[in-house]
Amino acid sequence: MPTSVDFSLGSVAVALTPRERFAEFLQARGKRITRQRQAIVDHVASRHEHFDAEQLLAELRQSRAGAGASRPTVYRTLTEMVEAGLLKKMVLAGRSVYEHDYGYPQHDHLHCTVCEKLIEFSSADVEAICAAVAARHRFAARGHRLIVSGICAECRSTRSRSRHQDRV
Amino acid sequence: MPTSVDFSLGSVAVALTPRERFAEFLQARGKRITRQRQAIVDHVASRHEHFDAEQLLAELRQSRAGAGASRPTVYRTLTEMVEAGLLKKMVLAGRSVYEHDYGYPQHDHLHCTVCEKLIEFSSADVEAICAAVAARHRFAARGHRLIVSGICAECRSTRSRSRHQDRV
DNA sequence: TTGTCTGCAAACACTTTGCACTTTT
DNA sequence: AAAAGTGCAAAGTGTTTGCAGACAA
Repeated sequence: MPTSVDFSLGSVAVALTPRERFAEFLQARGKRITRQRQAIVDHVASRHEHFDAEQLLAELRQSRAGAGASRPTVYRTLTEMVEAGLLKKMVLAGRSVYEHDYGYPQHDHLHCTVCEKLIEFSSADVEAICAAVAARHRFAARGHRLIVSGICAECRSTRSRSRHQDRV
Repeated sequence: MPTSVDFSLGSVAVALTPRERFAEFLQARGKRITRQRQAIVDHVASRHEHFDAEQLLAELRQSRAGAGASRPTVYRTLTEMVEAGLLKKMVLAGRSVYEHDYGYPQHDHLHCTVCEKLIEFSSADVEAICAAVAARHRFAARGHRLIVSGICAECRSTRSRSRHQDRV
């Protein structure tokens, strides 16, 4: 799992930090750059794992004062970040899970149904297949999601009982 | 989209009707074959499209008297049918969508985000990729789900407004 | 100032559960 | 008769919304 994306990597393309990109998005829509939205983008940008709304909410509350946001605001902002192309949303076992999508290579997941962990992988072949199938159906593909579910190596080696990995 | 699965196709393998298979499953678990469970399997077996719990509930209520079941029972029975291998469950935009899984070939979907329609397709390549990736991660794959989202041919040709296809 | 945003509480959609009564076995 | 199933109403989740006050621009 990539630990960080270098936004000042020399070239021009992805020169904006997530925070800047979000600000740009907001301005373009006449939306405002508030303390809460900043806190959320920054916090999300600082972590590179998958997370859900409640998790994020809790983390924001734990961090130093002033950096928090209410539940509705967290949900609203996550939606905006998806629209801004910063995050990607995925529905798993009832709840929505988010992951970085800005400056991140396309990838898919192995989903362990025991510990709920997500393992990333990428395959150019999957891309090709999707494109081919879409074309065949005159379908305008916007993206795809491939999730292989099963049991991860750790959970397999554990003699049942006890889900030893916190979720996501 | 297949319109029907022939359960008496000559060979031996898939010789049971969904109803029979479900009865077998229930008996094996010491569960009972009730009027409601029968009504539900039969109704589900008679349709071959994707559906969700509320839809099924409504349809059961419309059919001739006596064939209905309460909401909790519908939910409980759908869960059992998934366990029995008759149905496959998929979470889409908040609700759970079910599709046949018994005597049905493995397939994936194109999901139109405008009219919510699901178009089936199958690809042996996808299978192969999943198997390879799983092996590489020492992951015990139980199955996969590939959903290509985008806009279907009909919706593309319609000048925006009006989602002209009832969902699923 | 003006119009957007926030937070609260309430509303939501979907799904599950506790429990007394009904049914299958 | 015994055990499991059903339906009702109520409780849960996760997420969204109406609105008055707070706040960027």
